[in-house]
Amino acid sequence: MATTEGAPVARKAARPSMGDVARHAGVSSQTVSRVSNGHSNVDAATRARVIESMRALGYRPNSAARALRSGRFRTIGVIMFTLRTFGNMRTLDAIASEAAHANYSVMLIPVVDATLEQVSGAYSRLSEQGVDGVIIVFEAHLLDNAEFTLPPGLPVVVIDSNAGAEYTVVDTDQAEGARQATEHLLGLGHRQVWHIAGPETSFSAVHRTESWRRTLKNAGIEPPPVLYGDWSTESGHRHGLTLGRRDDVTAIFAANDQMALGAMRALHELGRDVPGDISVVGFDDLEEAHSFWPPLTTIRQDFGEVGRQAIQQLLRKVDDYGFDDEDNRRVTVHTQLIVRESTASPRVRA
Amino acid sequence: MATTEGAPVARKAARPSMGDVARHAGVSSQTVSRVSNGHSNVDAATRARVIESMRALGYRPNSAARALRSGRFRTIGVIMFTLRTFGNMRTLDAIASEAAHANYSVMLIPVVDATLEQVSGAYSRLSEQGVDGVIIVFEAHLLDNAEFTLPPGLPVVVIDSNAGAEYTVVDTDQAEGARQATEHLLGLGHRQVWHIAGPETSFSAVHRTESWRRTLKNAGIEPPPVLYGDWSTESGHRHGLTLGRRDDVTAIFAANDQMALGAMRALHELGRDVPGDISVVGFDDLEEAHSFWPPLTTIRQDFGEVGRQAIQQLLRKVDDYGFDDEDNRRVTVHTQLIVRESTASPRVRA
DNA sequence: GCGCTAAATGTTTACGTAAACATCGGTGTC
DNA sequence: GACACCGATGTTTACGTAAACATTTAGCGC
Repeated sequence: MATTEGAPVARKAARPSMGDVARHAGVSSQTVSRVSNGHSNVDAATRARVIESMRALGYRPNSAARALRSGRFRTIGVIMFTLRTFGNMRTLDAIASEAAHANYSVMLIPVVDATLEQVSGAYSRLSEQGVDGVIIVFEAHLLDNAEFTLPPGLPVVVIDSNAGAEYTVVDTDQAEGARQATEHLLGLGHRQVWHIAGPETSFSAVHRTESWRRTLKNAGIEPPPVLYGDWSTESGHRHGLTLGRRDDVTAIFAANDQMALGAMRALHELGRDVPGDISVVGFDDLEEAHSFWPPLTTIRQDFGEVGRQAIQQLLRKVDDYGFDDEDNRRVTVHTQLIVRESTASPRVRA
Repeated sequence: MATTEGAPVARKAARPSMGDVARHAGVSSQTVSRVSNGHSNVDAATRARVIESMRALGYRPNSAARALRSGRFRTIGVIMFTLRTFGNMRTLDAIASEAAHANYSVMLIPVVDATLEQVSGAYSRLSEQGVDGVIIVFEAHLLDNAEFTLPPGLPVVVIDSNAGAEYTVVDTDQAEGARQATEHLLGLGHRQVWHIAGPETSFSAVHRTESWRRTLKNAGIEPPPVLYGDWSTESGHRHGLTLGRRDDVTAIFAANDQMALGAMRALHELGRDVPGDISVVGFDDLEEAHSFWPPLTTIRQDFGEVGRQAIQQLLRKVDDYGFDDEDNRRVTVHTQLIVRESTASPRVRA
């Protein structure tokens, strides 16, 4: 007898709509809409009654209908190349928190390669899914910059790149950080600073390397050859072995903390003392950096501020959309030297 | 002359709709809809013509309208307590990749405290914003479990918790990992294994501690007092100092890699050799763990698999919604012992 | 060639909301 | 006291899509 009743019935308890609330409160649905959107021209008593009805029925606005009608999604898209780095993680955290604060949601699209094709795919996907703006986190990988142009239609903010005048860019002041690191070592009395660099395909790595070179030259020192790594501890370890075997090396600036960690491990293996024989400076200030052995002197990046600035710039664009399309800015976030125990003055040559 | 034209005109280049495509291709908009959704009953020639028109006009489906009409958003929400841990980041990465693979987007909501209030807020926010299902990543913090019930309406999958029969739960096999770590040390000949635990408010920490205790008891060993940390390197360092000063301690199992790192730093400071004097095992297998000094023996968690399973379980529920509401499962993901150089057999007492 | 079937396509409608416009009292001004 | 005006509320409409239903066309057996 119950054969039919056993079949799928009332699968999704239909959520109440404005019309239901309106009926319950004895007003028109437009009035419900006004209450829902906080418009001012509603009588206090009416508003209270509507709110009570909303509560009673468990009303929740339907974002799809709202977006369809208003053209706004209150969502921003984030395109990221990898979630595996400390910096991206922090940046994403800040973006999401800041967005929530402004009552926006964050839609995340990870992308495997930093190719124009993949970014475009993610971008058009976002524009289909419905976002009001896009933040692209280049992290450190190089796109074919010359061709980097997205179809128009959405406000875009780029983090960590030199995408130039096309888009608003938020970036850490890489040059400042590398200068701080190098000057710190020179200030301790080192006559030369060796550099374990990030890959040449990375904007930030290139900027750090250039700034290191410039700082040395400004101090009248001819920069030694650069040792290129790939951000990994292994590459730091490899170059650490090379440098640790030379007794004219007293100071190393690694382009990130992980390579610094690898280098220190190599120095330990060679029996060289850090900082007694060789000083090491990193870049990033990882959570664990102060627990490395020895605790690492490094350059702290303010990823939180990068995220906040990105959201702020993006929402400005979203609100202005159509007016100031060409108002692109470059926002720079400062770095900070964190001195710990991996650096010291060089030993006087015996 | 251009005064009026300078005013905001045509702010957003109106995106073409199905109707526009239909007109361009000389068909009805319903046919365009059918092509857009890949329905089979469209003539090949017509389909080609429609696709060509889509391309010509740059047509993109409007997700808001689609969601309004179909009730599906093709988006899943992720509630996370913090993006600052390695595990969460990895899990999120896997979730996002796996979701993209199934053509779903991910909407991310970070939550500051693990309170029911905050989770409910995030949950209702997601249900307003329009998602088809929710993944909640408890990470390691304890909710008031007794009261943890969300309003119905959305399929939910919980990661890393003992939320029990209410929801489908995906979890790493904490007990297995702790057992592997403890047995590894016992297998090397250690007579006792000390434990630096995570906070008692954490499910995973508690499970690891219990399993460590059970493993010792099964080996006929009376477990020593537990040293509770808070996952941080500092807490590991503090307990490391305590343990390193006792000469009856030969083996330490830390509940995560960061506490293991802190402990090893403390042992270095005390002049104790790792693993010569004391062996250390961690838990997580951080990216850098193999570059610690010495490279850390640890338990690898397969966060990628956790993310994949979560999406898989959730989409199963989304598709079945209304049928199997009560079909909640518990999915367990295996751990793996990674042996490096921080563990060795104990020195024979002199 | 007739009627039948099925495939291809068109037409109508509803999803929930919010803008635009319409209505209806009451209030202040002269 | 007539008029303009304003605030509160109701009515109509359109947003872009896709389900449901309707229509047309081609193919096929007899």
